[in-house]
Amino acid sequence: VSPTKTAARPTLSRERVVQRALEMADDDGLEAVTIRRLATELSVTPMALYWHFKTKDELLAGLADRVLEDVVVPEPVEEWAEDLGALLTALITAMRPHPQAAQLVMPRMMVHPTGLELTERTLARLTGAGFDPERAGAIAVQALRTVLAMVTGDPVDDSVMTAAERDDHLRHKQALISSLPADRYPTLVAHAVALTWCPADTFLGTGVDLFVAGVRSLAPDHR
Amino acid sequence: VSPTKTAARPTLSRERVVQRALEMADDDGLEAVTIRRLATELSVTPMALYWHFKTKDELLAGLADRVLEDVVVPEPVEEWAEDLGALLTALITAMRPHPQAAQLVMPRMMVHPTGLELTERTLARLTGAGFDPERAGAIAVQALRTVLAMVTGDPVDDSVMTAAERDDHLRHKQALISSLPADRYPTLVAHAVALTWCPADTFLGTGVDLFVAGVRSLAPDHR
DNA sequence: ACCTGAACACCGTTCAAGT
DNA sequence: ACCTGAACACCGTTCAAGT
Repeated sequence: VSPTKTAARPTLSRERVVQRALEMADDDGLEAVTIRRLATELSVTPMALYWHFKTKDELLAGLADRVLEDVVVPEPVEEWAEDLGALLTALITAMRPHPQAAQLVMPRMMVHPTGLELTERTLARLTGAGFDPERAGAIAVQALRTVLAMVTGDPVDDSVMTAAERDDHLRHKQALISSLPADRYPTLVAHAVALTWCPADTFLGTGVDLFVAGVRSLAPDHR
Repeated sequence: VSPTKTAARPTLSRERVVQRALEMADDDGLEAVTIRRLATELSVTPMALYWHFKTKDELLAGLADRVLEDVVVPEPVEEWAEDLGALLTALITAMRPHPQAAQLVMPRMMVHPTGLELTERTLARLTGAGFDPERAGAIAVQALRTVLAMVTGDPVDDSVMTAAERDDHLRHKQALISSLPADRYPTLVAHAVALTWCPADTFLGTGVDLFVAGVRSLAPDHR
């Protein structure tokens, strides 16, 4: 008899586990992703997961790959710096819904095909703009870090929190900054709101703009 | 009788604990910093630490503050963008010996006096250059993230390792990249060495240059 | 092939107690 | 004030066993 008809097919799969883990990371932070919690939520023994993943790190790598799979590699643009911006934005777009899992992407960039493709094109455009290999490499690495830095967590505090706590938290922060001695930190106090509540789109845009502008003005072929 | 003469003075102190924890973080990574390990290395019960720190997070905050205390705030430079570069470099210099602990600095920037001073000056110079408060805030946050990104860990892999393992690891990575299909990733394969072994000074310099150049060219007063 | 069960060596933290 | 001791509710992982 075919196993698909009679026997219960395996309830678990790498995909199902990774999916659930990603949701947990999004909701409760990366440190809430636990083999044991994951197991009970999937109605299974902790050890069941070890059939599908050799270790917890492998599972986390699965999360990173899952994020990279969501990347839509953009059509090439003629102007090289603009193209760089598009590549960064593509990565940001995929990572943004999963800021927690995004932290895991770095070590997977040189393993996952999408990561490789993005890196390849970044390097190609940088060398095309006249950067020597060493400098191009350094800038490419910096680009990745910049993206991660932009996507990862809250600007002022990294502690994980539910959306519910968030407002209170921000207000608390603003109050804290506002209560600083204004004679010592005049600009800081005046900018309290801008520093804590900073609209995500403005923020992300600034990061990309900054990077692209910087690269452009450092380019050897820059007239 | 005075306690300083007869009785054994407390063997522990916040400073001693933080110092040992920092060494542990530098040597074996942040996740090796454990209340229990720390306790045994200090020849004391785990609970002894809870007299000096309310929780482990407070201890980790202590690590971050310890790093910020090493910052030498630079003398102001006339040209604003140059001054920004000096501020970034000062922070990088203090963080560089402790890449693991550096990750903890972000949430302490708006608490520790040195963090506040650096932020204040950054904002002041940005607004002085014509950026409006919102944009200045976004750039200041991005500056901090950039510094952290540059200082934190290995460019290609985040896994913690001893200096001994490091060389093998790099060679392995280069081999891995070199073995990729050269028709699909031509630039990548050609840059294998530059991407993995990238001299730290070049790398850090590139990051700062990039940021400063970007900010400068985005400045409203930019002629 | 896919999962369970029991066990091991770890965690952070609370609570009561010692000096 | 400063530290110990025992206990609790967690971890990741190994190893042997079930179906």
